[in-house]
Amino acid sequence: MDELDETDREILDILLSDSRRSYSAIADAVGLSPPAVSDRIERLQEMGVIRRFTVDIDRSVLAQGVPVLVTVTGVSGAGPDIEASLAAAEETEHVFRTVDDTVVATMTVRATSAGETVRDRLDLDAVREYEIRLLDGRDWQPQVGDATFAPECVECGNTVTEEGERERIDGEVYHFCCASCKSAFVDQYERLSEEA
Amino acid sequence: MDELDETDREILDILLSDSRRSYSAIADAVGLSPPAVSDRIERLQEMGVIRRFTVDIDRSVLAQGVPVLVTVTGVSGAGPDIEASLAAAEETEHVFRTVDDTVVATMTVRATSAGETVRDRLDLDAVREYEIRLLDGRDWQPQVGDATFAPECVECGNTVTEEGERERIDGEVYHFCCASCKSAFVDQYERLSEEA
DNA sequence: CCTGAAACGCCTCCGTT
DNA sequence: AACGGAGGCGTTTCAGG
Repeated sequence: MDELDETDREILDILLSDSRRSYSAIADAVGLSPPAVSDRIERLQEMGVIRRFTVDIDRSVLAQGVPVLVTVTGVSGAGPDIEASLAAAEETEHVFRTVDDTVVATMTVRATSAGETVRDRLDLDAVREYEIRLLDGRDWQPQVGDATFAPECVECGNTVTEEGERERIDGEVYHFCCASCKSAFVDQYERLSEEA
Repeated sequence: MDELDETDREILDILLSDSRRSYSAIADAVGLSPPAVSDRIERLQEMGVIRRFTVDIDRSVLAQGVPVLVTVTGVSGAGPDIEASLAAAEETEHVFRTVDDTVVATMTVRATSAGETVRDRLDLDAVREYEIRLLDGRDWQPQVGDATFAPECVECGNTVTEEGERERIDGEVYHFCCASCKSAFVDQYERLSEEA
């Protein structure tokens, strides 16, 4: 099992503030050679820590429909399904799900049809209540801090140890505690993909 | 006043999915030369559309305290202050504020002291109620769609027109509808900076 | 606002420690 | 794991349309 050391965290902090910084500039900052930085960044991607290099867009200067904050309180156990259906909507940008089946999402909807759009995306039998509010401000300050690498098995939920395995499926890295959890997950995933 | 054309949106979409893509690769994709792409990206940064190049980190594979979703309902008009104080906390990653003075934030707090940490950051006189819930899932799918460039004056709230001005302060781009709004805002900003 | 060519810098591969 | 060098690609600058 890999670990995150202090140098990895420094590299992540630099990439968070400027992901286009050259490897040689990063290398100078952390005291390594450019190939070493390249290797580490590649490893961080393989580990699934870095999901992708992207860009922080200021949506407050863009006009594109109405930005809303949607809060959905699901019936017990319905959280993951609600999260999945909101995440699948093209109007959605962020989705957060809590352990008590509350899901908060930000969406950009056509001006007059906010409620309709949200209802269309949800299975209302699983929803206790929902609220839609106009969004008026947002901030984002990503940071790594002193985080350590500690993935959970997506099949059984256990923390992944030295013997763990991982697999990249459709561009996402999934972690497993053992080979049987991995094959169970992959089989299930393939079955669901074929149905769709 | 600048505008966003279809090519700008294509470039933004490419950068959202991979901000390390080379200018020449982007140039091939959108049918321009590398210098033209470089110029456009520089312009998007000056316009404040691109805030920074960053990296999408999968926090679910990192262990770093407890991730929580904090929902604060403020008294009338207190939303912006609550937003600012939560955004200033180092534990905070995302903050969303609605027009009716509700603020939702995601934070990573030390295990035992979630409530304490949040209370320390807030002016409780301005808070009607707040809730702290354990975060268990998140998604992010940034996209540009058909957005147009339409900044609002940070001083008076009007939409900025051809005659608008902009200024970069502390790395952030601010838009103004006219020179007097700009100088009013800059004066106010400098006064507040000196006090702190 | 864009293109094209040229100089420069950076990235990657690979052999080595 | 990381370094160092060589080859090749990417970026930037500048003149020109």
